[in-house]
Amino acid sequence: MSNAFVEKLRGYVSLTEEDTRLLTAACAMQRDVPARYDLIREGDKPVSVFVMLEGWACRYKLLPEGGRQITAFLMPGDFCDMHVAVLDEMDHSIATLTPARVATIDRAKMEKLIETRPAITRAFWRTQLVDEGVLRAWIVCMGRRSSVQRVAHLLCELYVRARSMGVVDAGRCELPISQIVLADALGLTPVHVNRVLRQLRLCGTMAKSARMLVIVDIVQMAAIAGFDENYLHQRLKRAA
Amino acid sequence: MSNAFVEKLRGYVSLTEEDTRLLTAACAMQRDVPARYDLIREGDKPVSVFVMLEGWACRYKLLPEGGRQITAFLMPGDFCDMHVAVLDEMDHSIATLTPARVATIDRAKMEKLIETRPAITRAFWRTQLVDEGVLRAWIVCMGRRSSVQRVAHLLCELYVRARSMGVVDAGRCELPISQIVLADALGLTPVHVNRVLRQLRLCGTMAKSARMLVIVDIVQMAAIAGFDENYLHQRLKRAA
DNA sequence: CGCGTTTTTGAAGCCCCTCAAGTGTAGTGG
DNA sequence: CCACTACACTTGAGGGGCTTCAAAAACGCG
Repeated sequence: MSNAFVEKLRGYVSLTEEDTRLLTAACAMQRDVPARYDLIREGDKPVSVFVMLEGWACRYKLLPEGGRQITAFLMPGDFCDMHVAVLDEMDHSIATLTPARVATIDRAKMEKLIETRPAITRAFWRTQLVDEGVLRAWIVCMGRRSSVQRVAHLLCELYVRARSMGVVDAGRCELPISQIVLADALGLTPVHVNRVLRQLRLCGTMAKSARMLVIVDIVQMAAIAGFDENYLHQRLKRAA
Repeated sequence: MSNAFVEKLRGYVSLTEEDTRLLTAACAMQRDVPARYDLIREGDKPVSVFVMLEGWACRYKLLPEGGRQITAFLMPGDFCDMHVAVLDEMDHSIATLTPARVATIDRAKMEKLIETRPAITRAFWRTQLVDEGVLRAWIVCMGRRSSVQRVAHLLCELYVRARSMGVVDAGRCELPISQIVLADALGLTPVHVNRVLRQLRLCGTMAKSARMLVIVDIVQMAAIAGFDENYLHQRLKRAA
């Protein structure tokens, strides 16, 4: 009786049955939260780790001027925070984008897993490194790519991540993300994201409705975006 | 007989004498490299970890269109890669910005340290998490801040990091970074960086010469940048 | 001193933003 | 079943921030 989180980690390293059992047990504390719910806010002292089991969430930071910048999307199986062990207070917030089911693992349990189960520790470390690669890819996108490339690149990333979770069907995948949220992630305005999406739709690469993304031509899409899936590393291995 | 790397880790966690000795010994393989030298290139298979002992370096990625995006600056004490343990090939390159002295720790030695010395492992993990915080801050900067704020923010970050290493003297610190490099890091053009620097100089917040940065008014600087040093976490503790 | 690189300054243009209004589309309650 | 409301999406017009192109001045280093 495993879950998206355990499955993802098993994609990174091979876990013994005992490891799997301990991980699943660690996710025993589960709860359902509505959409747009802050799991933790900037300034809070982190006391436990979150794991996304169902639904989507994002890391974000609010700016004094009022804007919002999203720095990561969290899908089922993703860790919310290793920060527990390190930070006195959160330097960003995490909020759900859809109704979600999350597990919380308290600090003590986390420490114990890390101290006693080397394979699990290694898996945690890997997720960390892959996430870092994604952050770097975002920086490259925001620094050096046009708005069309940026939108296409983000959609490619989300599509590939969804695919590696096996929730893609013939180029179609659920993507419950509004244009406003896309804009907050891309450093663009919702108005401009709208225009870019139309452009991509008109040239026949993809279509995006309220909660669905349809990739018509993934090759063209990747070409436009300058997308090189290599940076997602292990995530992809599972799709093959 | 310790070094910048060991000193930095000791700022994160308390290490026993044995830990310190092992870390210092791990850095025994040292070499000097000139400026603009690629320590490792995108596509290479990483075989060892680099540690900056003296000089500056940066992570960067070249784009098909010819541009370059820098994703991180590496100063003495910084790790170049934990990727050894995880990645089949590098998804970015690392190059020196100045003549530098680097230590290389091979994979086996690294694994052994991690397996046998929990305090060292913990310190590695922390550096990782702090670096991730810096990446997130960069994304926020590039997504939602004006060019003036971005330049000011980066200079604040570099200044504070330099300060925590103790190489700042009365608001002056060595910053051997050309405007071209700044532009590559900020996602701006060198021309515009130049104009922004003039603006900051004229309003009396800072002055930047070829290899020196003088912060005249750090408070005003931080105010312009929207700089909140909290995201650098442990790094700052050492400055106090 | 001489050469390459960096810095500086100017002029023109484009990409994306801002402001504004109108059009769906869900969900709610009468 | 149809207002009514609250959002999200869409489209237009105009402006500003940063880029592009170009060239001169200043710097650093053999």
